Amino acid sequence: MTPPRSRQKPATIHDVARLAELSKSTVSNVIRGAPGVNPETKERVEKAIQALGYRPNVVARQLVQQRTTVLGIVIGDLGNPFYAEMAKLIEGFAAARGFQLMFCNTQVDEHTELKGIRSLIEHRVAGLLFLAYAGDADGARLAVGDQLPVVFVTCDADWGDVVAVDDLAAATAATRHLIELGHQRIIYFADTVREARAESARRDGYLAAINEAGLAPRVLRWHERPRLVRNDDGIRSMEAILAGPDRPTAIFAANDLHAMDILDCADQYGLRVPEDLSIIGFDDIAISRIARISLSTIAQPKEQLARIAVELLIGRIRGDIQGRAMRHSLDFSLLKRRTTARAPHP
Amino acid sequence: MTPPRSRQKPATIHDVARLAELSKSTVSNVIRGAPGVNPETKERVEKAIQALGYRPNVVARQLVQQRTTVLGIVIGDLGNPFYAEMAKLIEGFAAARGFQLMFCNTQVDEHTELKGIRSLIEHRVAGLLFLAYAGDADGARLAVGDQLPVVFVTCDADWGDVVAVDDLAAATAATRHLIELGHQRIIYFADTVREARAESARRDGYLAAINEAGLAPRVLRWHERPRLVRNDDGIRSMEAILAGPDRPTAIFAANDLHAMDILDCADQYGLRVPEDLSIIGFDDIAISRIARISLSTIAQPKEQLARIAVELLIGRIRGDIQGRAMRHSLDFSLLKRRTTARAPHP
DNA sequence: TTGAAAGCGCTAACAT
DNA sequence: ATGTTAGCGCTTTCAA
Repeated sequence: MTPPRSRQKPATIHDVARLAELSKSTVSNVIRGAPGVNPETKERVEKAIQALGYRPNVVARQLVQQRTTVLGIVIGDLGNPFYAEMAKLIEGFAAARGFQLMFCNTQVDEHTELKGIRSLIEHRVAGLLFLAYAGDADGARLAVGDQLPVVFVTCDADWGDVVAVDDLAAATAATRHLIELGHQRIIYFADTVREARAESARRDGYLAAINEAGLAPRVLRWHERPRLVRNDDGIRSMEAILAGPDRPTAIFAANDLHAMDILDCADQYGLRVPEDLSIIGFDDIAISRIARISLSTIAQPKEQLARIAVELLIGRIRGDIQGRAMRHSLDFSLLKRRTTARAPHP
Repeated sequence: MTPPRSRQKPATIHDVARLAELSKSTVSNVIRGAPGVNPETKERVEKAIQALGYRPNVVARQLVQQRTTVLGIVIGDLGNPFYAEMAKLIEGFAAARGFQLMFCNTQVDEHTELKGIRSLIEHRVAGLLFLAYAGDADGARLAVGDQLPVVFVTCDADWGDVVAVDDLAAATAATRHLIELGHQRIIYFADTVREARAESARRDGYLAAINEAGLAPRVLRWHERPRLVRNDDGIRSMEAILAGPDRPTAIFAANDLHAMDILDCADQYGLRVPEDLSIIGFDDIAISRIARISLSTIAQPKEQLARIAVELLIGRIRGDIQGRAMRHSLDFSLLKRRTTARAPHP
């Protein structure tokens, strides 16, 4: 336990220059690896840097260069492993290209989200990455204006590049999977009230498949965030649904976390999955694949999504990529695991 | 799909001043809410700000003020829900106090970690938060020097404030729980080779309880990251362990994610949990509590840990808290759920 | 109550 | 090959 010594002001380029008996510019040239510096001089500078423990001040550099190498990332909810995993991948790709990530988690409410975005902009992040975008009251768009490039990953909007799977098609595929298994009463379990575009696309995909099969659609949603995400006893309403006379034989959940909640309700209610109830999710979070869960779901190509999103954003920042907003639609895959099976015969 | 229009340089305080026909200083006074500004003047400034869509440049402010309101956070692995959850909580508390978070994920290797830390320092983050700290080759310490306050949350080191549970005591409690259930062959499953202090404290706690009971200790570790975290077929070695003649009847895993991996191996191998094998974890990640898993574990007070860590760090930054490094030891709790039971009678 | 001026640490054009 | 200089956008004395 050493006491934190009184902090001394970090050394500046000027200190280095003085110690090395050179000018600031020469030191700057060495730091930036500019060509045409005498090797001897270079060494003198490096020695001085070493001696002073000098670290360049990125803040000053950013100010003079009028640009930062910081990417802002707006995350819906880090408590959802899908987003956490995506954030991790994105950080990796960004770091490999010399970019830092500044983040704000925005699950709380729209007001906080807007504050976070504004703060990111004031920090002059070079670009913005949305990992989830509610997009209801378009405050975000106004705040961002057209000052910086924006990429929506895994979500959707019409004012920036989009990198995502075709949520509608994926949801249709998931629903068709249930239909092909002979299910007739299939519920779509939506996210909470604040539904984003990507989520409503999933709902639309569900509706499309249901209508196509001539079945009756039924969309439900949690009143509050489900149990896994927050403690909540709205679980009782779930029981009513699972128990009713026209109870569903299959449920398609807007994401894996919801699917787990439903699975847990079913378990606790004594309903067998998949014998009595089939469940399919969306996202393929890591835990979904353990034997005990083995959740059927739609897998998104996370790594690819992250890589393309970062490349796209950095391309826009550098100006390598220009022109109108693009939409990268990546392939999803339907994972038929052990929470979906043929509909029970009454 | 509106094309991203050519980006115009954001308005500066100077632009605002010119439009409002005032000096930069007056505009600055309004922005900062300095006292003694004529209400009329204030309104003129605000109108100009509105008209130009002016947003203060935090980079410039930070340079002149010689301080930032950015906290650096070093995360071991965002793919582990425990860290993701902690990061989310920390972000929340920091944001509430006007601080942004810049993060680097450092699972990859030590080199990357060091690069990340250096980058954070060069960005002049006001303080550093370690959510995991390997602390082997003390490169991090050297890089940080004593330039800025450092808080270790959920991990341990002797060169900064620590906010954590007593890992040793917690591990002892977990192991005792197994001993009390009559288990004799209890394995401790450690993290990968790069074990941090907090993890070795857990191992020590295990050893203490085992020795106290006069049992034989046995410590194993994954060769690579386990399955949930990465694809890996080192699973076979796990099977050998679970199958051997002196196979363990109980396993204490260094964290919940490992516990899930072990649980999954047991499931796939046909071993019943907890009848044939008891498993206890550490962290109490959200998923652990669903009925299908119901993992016995040590719960850490995540919210409290996050809150205290942020308060402590900001206190240090502001200078409100001074003096030698402190150690906040919070209470853990032992959750006896359904993966631990009495030892099987042979 | 407002304005003028200095300067935060750095880069980059230009001069030497 | 090295040095001089003019800012980047802002805050913050100090003067008017």
